[in-house]
Amino acid sequence: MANLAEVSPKTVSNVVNGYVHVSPVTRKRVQRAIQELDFRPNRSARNLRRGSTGIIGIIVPELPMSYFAELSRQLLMAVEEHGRTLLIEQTLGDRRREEAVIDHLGDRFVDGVVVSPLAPHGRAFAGRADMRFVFIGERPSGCSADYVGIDNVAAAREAVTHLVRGGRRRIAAIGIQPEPCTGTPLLRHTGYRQALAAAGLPVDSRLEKGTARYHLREGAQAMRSLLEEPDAPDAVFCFNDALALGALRTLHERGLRVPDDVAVMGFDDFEAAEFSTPNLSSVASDKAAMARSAVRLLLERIDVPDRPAREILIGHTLRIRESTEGGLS
Amino acid sequence: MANLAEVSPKTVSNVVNGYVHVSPVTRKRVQRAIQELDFRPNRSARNLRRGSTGIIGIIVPELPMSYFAELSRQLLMAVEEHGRTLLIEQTLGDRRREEAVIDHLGDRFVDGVVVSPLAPHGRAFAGRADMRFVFIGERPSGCSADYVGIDNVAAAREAVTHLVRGGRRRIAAIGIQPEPCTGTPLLRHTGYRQALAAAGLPVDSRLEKGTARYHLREGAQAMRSLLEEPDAPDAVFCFNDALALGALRTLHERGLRVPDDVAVMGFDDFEAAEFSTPNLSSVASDKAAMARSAVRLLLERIDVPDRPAREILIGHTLRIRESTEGGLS
DNA sequence: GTGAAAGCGCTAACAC
DNA sequence: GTGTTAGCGCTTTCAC
Repeated sequence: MANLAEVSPKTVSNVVNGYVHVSPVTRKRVQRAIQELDFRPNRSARNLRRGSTGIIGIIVPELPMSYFAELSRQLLMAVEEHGRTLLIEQTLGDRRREEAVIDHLGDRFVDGVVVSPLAPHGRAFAGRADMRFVFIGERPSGCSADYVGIDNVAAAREAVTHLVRGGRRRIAAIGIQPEPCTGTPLLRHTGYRQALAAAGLPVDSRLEKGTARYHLREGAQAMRSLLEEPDAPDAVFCFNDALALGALRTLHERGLRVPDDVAVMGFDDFEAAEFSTPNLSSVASDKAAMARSAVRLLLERIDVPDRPAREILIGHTLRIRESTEGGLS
Repeated sequence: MANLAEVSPKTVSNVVNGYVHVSPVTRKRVQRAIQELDFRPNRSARNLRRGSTGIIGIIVPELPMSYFAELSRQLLMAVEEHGRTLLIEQTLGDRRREEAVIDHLGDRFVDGVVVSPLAPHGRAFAGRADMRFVFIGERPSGCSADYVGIDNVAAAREAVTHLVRGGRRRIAAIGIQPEPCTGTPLLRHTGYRQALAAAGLPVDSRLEKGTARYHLREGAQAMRSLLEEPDAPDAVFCFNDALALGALRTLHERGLRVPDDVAVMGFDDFEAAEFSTPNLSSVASDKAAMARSAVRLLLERIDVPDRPAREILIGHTLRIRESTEGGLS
């Protein structure tokens, strides 16, 4: 005990935790002792006693995907505003790892968790009534937990409508997920089809490309596959920016001009969208607002565990850049 | 206690921790009880008792910089191999936040920390004899802690030599840091100058551009500033890939061809380098190996706190792509 | 305003 | 092979 050095057993605690009723003299004395012994309260002990850790977790698929990295930074700042620490975990899109992570975090190790799952995942949370969590951006199907996100259907519809207005008629989509999926990819797919329908354009399943992941490589590959079809598209709507940049690369390799021959639209508006050649039109969402809302929701739930689930929708904006600029000649 | 349900007080502990000397019958009984009560050992209590948390921290400037995101993923996997958890913290390049993070992690909250500081920072570790840490990629000047990195001088020299071999004569550098800096930027600057010297090329300080950060925006800006000089460069060596992609963008805007008019070389070889237009030559390092080495070093240090500091250098490779392909005509 | 003592939930020595 | 017990370092009633 640090008090051996000077005075008392719990007056130390009072000082450390900034209690009011400590005489200035005693406080000074204790502070000097703390300095001298370079005393640091043991976090594990404090956590045990307090029954909470002050840590908010975030679970993302993988940080090297810009969207999740950006989300993590915004969340760090949001969590910091409330004096909490952020613990970042990655599932690497792996179901086994996802379960391990949840299990890990579940052991009263974090006060709550913000989860940004991949669409086909996230089901592992169902059984965890003991955990406080809120989903951000994406949520597992049929899950009635707190949620913060954007209106994906509307956003996708607006993006594709923008392509239609530019005179595009054969508009492809990259990033479709196979049937059982009901998350964001399905919503964006739905918005895409709504926009086509509104424009009186037919659905052509050869223009709808699925991808295993949402990385650059898969975008490039999907674009190659689109160009092998007899009737090439004159526009591509990609479900995220990485896919779009990959598509851009393929178009460049094939000698097609963007946007003259093919327009390309992304989603998420990451930093690199502004600097690619040509730079990329995309759907921007206010990630700082999403992060703040998610943290607020989570803290409320920690406070009142049985509060009914809520859902917050954040606005989005179309950012038009060179990759879709100007209509078809 | 879960044993109320069935049997014993610490036999539970034995079962949970996979001890050997437990009769199969008892084990079954306990496991059933655990199932039934959905029992989860309290991590804080375990940590307190054990005196360690099994958590390895990593401190990076910010995750949205691809290099650090990739490092975090590699570190996650390396740490996982040893049954540890990774806790990621971001300083956002802010000195105040850096100190807060260190203080936070210091309270016996992590068993050790891998630190990837920005060059001008990282000094806050000096006074923390109580913490176990290893530096990765970068280290504060005059610090004799464990370190894993690459030979930055040699890597930069090779990169610039490659430009020289392509017939480039006015080779600029982007990413220089102001004088007091002694870290990676200085090493790359040194390698750059060595290559120039070896080729008999003069140093031209107007070709050496500093940047406040290492983001796309700063790269674009530095390139603009280079093009305002009377004698434009015929090649640019950027201290990371984001700067290089930013430079690429500016060159495109000014109607200059890459690599015909100007060759561009990056550093770090992030995923996007392969997919830009034109795609980007860069210096690749084995980040998985760096992460593994860092974790090994750290675990050793946790084990033997007063072991002399060690230094591990990881190999690097030049990845030549379109942005520097072919010599000057 | 300050000290004494109990206990958070777990683990490891030790006895049986 | 299993039960008993003490104690990790802190916080917090409760007396004084």
